[in-house]
Amino acid sequence: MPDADPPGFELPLLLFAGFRTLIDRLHAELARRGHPDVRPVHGFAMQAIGAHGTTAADLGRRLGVSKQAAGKTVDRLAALGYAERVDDPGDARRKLIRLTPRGIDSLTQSARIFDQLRAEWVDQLGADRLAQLESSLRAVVPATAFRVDAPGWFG
Amino acid sequence: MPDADPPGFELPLLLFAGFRTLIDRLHAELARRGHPDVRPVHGFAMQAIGAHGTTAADLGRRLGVSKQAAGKTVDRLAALGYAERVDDPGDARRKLIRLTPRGIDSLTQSARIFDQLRAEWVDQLGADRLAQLESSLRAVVPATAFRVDAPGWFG
DNA sequence: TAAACTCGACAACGTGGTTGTCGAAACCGT
DNA sequence: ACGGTTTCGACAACCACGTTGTCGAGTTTA
Repeated sequence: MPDADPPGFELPLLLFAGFRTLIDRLHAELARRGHPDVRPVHGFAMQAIGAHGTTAADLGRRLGVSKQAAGKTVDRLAALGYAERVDDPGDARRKLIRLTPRGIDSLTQSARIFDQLRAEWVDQLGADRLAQLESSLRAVVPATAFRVDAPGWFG
Repeated sequence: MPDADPPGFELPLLLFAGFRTLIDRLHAELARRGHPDVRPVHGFAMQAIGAHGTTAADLGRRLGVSKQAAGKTVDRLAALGYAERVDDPGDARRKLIRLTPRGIDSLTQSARIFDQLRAEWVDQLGADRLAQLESSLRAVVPATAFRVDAPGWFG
């Protein structure tokens, strides 16, 4: 046995560092492209709102948080000009939450930037190794962990 | 070209899901072993305190947060019985922050559990693929991202 | 139609972060 | 040795993000 296994605690650190590297670079690039105020949490929330909009209660369900928390997040998104609330003509209780053109733009840019970042990893690792990394992760990650309810789960 | 590349946004999601899976399982197991109240943030902080202790200001520097924030975290760790403050005999300004035996135990258990979890991934992926996953991540992650200052960076 | 449910808003609170201020103690240069 | 600078920890005020509980209004259903 030539080398010992690395200690187990290194694995989560590497995964987190990889995630963090991508997200930090995404937001640095988003800032350069006219979206300096959007934070990682906002990106997750806007992704969950989607191009066609939702309601606050539904957004909460998608993000795995209470409707109140979702409502507060929408407040901040609205204050930044990324989302807006409009009355639902079919149900007077509801307010539809929709992304503004600015919100849509930030999602579009994010998708492009993520593609670029992945291309950089291909340059560094080779397409095969990156594809294998992705397929390995898909194999060990249960489908339930694939949710977009990242925020606040830490504390 | 048989298959197209996966979209770039999948990569951070996979990394995060992997990280989250490990952390969630760690804390589920920690809870079973007598540490139900410790949260991911606390684990990072205790890791930064280390077996020999520190001061609040130094802890803040290690975690990349203000000394005030570090002090508050210590307050909560102390309330949970994982850390304590003792006067520094050599410098009357300082209070040494030390882990209690309970705090040390949670770190020891965490290391064991992480080793077990890594072993499970070896079962699922094979030692070679996991080793390659780790080395790939080491290659793309800059050393600066390897810090333990996870908390709060999201919002 | 009456009961039950759902929506969004509001309030109070916990936790983790920030800045600013402050007094006490330590360090350092003259 | 003494006075200025730095460092430490504490306190206060504030923001972001989450929680539960309550509530009135509107919709659905039995």
